[in-house]
Amino acid sequence: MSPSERAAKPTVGRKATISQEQLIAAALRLVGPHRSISSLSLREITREAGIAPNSFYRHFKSTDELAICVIELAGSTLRKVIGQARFRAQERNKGIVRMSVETFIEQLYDDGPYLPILLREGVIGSDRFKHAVRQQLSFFEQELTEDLIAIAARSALSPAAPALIARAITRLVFAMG
Amino acid sequence: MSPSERAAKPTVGRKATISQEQLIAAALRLVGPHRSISSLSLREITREAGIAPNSFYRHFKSTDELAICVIELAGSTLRKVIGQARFRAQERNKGIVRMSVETFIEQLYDDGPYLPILLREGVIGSDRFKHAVRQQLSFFEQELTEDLIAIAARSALSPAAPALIARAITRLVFAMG
DNA sequence: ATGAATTGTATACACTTGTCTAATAATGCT
DNA sequence: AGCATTATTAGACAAGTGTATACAATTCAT
Repeated sequence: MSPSERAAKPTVGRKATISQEQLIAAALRLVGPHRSISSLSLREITREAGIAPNSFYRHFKSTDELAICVIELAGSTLRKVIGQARFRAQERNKGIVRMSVETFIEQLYDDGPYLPILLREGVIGSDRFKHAVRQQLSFFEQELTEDLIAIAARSALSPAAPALIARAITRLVFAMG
Repeated sequence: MSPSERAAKPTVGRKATISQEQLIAAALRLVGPHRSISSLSLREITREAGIAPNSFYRHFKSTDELAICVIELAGSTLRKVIGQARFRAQERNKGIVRMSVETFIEQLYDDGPYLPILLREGVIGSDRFKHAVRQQLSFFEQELTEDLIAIAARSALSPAAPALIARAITRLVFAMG
């Protein structure tokens, strides 16, 4: 579950002085360009966020849950970025697939922390992490499938199985990283 | 430096009750199929090997040095395996490159711990680890180059730059994993 | 105002980690 | 035998970890 789509906050009680987003931001700051999420300690994160170690539990059950939230956040924001790229592709009549791959590579060489995280945790990381990454991958796949279907309907030229094509493309591109 | 090619042991003093090879074996046992070398702690390794924590320093300066020895061991044994494969290739008149790639994939799906280690530490792992892996890669490259040169001389058919071909092949094949 | 609910903190415990020091054990040389 | 040399160990230390318990602070509903 992404932090933004959690249960609604109750109406009574003390206001939270720190948010899950801020904790995630602290974690990302610590991860930097090279470290892996699983190497972060609870105390390290809370230190960076400026709260007491125990306060962490008010927001996440464990550091693993925080990590999975990070993975899901990475996936969703990347999907947003690529979605915008697709929009631009439609404007300029460039191929949708080509545009997606281009922005992917752009992100790869940019400093965006999200793609490296997805790639890293997909390879190393516990089984839970890998599973989370694969889920994000399937989301990419699904969105690409929908677009391919739209293309097929419009131009009546695409072959019979856009789903297969989408799967092949996402797997291949992510294997590149 | 591989453990087998270290300085000769002095002639006086107490006999070592444990060898570097045994320590490496313990580390490999702990790493198993999924863990990364850098996640091993000194005490964990010595516990598994059945010695006191401090004894570790008599054999390696740090766990990082142990890890690099493991990487080099993995590289050399894999080169041995592929060397035998090349020998068999010559016997059966199968292409040398094809045979190498086949045994590579064989190792990939077998339970041999060495290839996963090389692949993992080449991606994650500190800069030292990555450098060590790249060195092993260049060794592969070199051996393949020599074989390609031999082929070129014998059949007078290969193009001008076997070194380039060898580099391309090893990079590509390792990127597959 | 009173009490319930929620968030944050302080303190403490048991554990693991790397490494230092000093002591013990075993071997070869003289 | 004695001595030098090396390997190994035991014990301790400071630092780090996750987390349990108890308490203070803040907010809302009654």
